[in-house]
Amino acid sequence: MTPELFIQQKAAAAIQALYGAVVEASSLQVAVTRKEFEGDYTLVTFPLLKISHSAPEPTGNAIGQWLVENVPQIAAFNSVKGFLNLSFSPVYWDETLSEIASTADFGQLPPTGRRVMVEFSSPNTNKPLHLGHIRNNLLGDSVSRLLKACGNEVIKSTIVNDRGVHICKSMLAWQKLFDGKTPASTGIKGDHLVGDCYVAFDKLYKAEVKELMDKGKPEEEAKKAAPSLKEAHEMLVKWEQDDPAVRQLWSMMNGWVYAGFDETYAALGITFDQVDHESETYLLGKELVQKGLETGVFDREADGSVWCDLTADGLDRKLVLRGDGTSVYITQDLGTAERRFSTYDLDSHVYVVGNEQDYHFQVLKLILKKLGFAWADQIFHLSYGMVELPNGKMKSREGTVVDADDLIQQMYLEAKKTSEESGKLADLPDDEKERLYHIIGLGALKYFIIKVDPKKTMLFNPEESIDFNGNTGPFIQYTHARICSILRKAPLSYGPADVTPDLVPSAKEVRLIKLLGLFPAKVAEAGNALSPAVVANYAYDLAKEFNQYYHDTPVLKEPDAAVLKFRLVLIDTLARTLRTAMGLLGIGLPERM
RNA sequence: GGUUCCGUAGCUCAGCUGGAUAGAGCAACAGCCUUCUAAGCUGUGGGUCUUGGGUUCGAGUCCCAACGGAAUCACCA
Repeated sequence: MTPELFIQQKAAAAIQALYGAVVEASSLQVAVTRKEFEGDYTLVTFPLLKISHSAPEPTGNAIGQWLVENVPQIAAFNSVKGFLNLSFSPVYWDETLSEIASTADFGQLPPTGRRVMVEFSSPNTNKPLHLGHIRNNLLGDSVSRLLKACGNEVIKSTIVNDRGVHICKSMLAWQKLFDGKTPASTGIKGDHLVGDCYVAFDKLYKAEVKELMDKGKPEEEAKKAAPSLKEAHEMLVKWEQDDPAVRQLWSMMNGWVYAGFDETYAALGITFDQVDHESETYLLGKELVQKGLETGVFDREADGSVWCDLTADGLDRKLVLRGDGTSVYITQDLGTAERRFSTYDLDSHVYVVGNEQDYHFQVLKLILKKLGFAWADQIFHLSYGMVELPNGKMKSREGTVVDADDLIQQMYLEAKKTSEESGKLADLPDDEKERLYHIIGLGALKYFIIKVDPKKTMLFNPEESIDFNGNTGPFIQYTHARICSILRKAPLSYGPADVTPDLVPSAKEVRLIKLLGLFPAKVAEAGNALSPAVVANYAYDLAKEFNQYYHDTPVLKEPDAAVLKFRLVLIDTLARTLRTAMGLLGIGLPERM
């Protein structure tokens, strides 16, 4: 039981005993006592004045008095204005630490019996991944871990956008301009080579548009009439007709991209349970359109196009099927959602997609609801903000993107440099050093992105490398390494049973135990809010608090064996909780650095 | 124009369902390594929480409006 809950229940009992009033325990407000005041937790008594018919301080005094007399775990109180500050007895903290230390999966919440799918990443196959994708991947990955920690069964899925005119553009440029070059022949990573093709196409296309405009065509017309664009569209038609040559080229180039993506995913430590390809799902949803027509949810226009009228819901009319009978983006999303819920028997589905698609998901949910699917309410769009550069948004075509592979490499080099300067890893074998550089570099990158509330747009300045000091991943990793270093030197063995109720923890130790106890609630909060940032900030608080403790408490210098064991159990539990918390973010904690 | 999101220190960000004197980091300055890892710790300076109303014992937090910024409203995905 959390201390907040404990106080709520005891205070409710006090109020009943003192005033004869029955209050809902959960309605009582309990918070951690502010540093400036004496006490551990604070009961807010303002709302109780109507019951006590008394001023704030006497009310607090009466309840405090009752609690101290009737609850052995509560040792003292003081009442300041409408705040009743309560101090726990040392026994309480010893019991709490002992309980946490002996809970092997501390932070894992009880099973909910719910099955949740998390879709994230969902890349296009015409260009390499960039910083925006990294945010998506890290959020999706850590939210999956979080939901699992919250007791759900989680299926991680992604849908690869492997077809469409954008890929045809890369294919066309490769045919025309790349002279049979392959990743093998050039040594260029597959996704980057295909991305180069895409850029080359755009260059060619722009030149054609300019030429047409120079010949007097208006811009709008020129953009449509450019021969390379027409060719790309023709190629898409051939693709849909299963033209063997086009299909073969398509398979080959997608293969290059997948090989490249696999490397990037591996570097980031990201995996999926279910991978869909749009080339296999893009026809889904047409039956739903038929169903919607029959039930009157959709209507067909004279040209054959099918629409859903959402004006009554404050939105616009939405096209769900083109006049020529082909599907649009949302058609396939309707279909895949339906297929996933029925084949996996999902209880809910989280989509990790940028906030530029807020409207799309609003419409998607609404249409599914109108089609009569009860699970439409169990669709959640984790809408995250864009990553911006100091001069604005990243633009692939303008070359202002921060490439994922480059960034990962840069972070690795930074970690290597810092480690070598410190010299602390000098005695380790090279492969172990390399492993640590990767963990640290990636830790810095991941933490930098994940500590920010997902829904906020965040800023990345490529001029300043990501910090390794302060509120950063390496700070937390370093704290962990410090604890491990102490534990390695522990002169005696220890375990949860060594925390006996007669020990009196110091104020700093109480603060640490208090923070530790917060972890499960933080996991729940982060899971509910789909915000790994909550866990990131918690881990930072924990690490910061430990470093202060470390500074003025030489753990190993303690002569009393019982106290020493207590401290070892405490910091061991701390290290373990840091590992679990950072593990939820996909960040590893090294034992040395 | 409609809808949605955002606005907290010079910069990057916290601030849980409303609670006491709004917190960290970076940057600046001043200290601390014969003592468990200085990627650390301590201190100083830095704020009209965009603005104006409202709700109440109490508002950075909730409601309304204004201002500023972003996204979106395609027979693209």
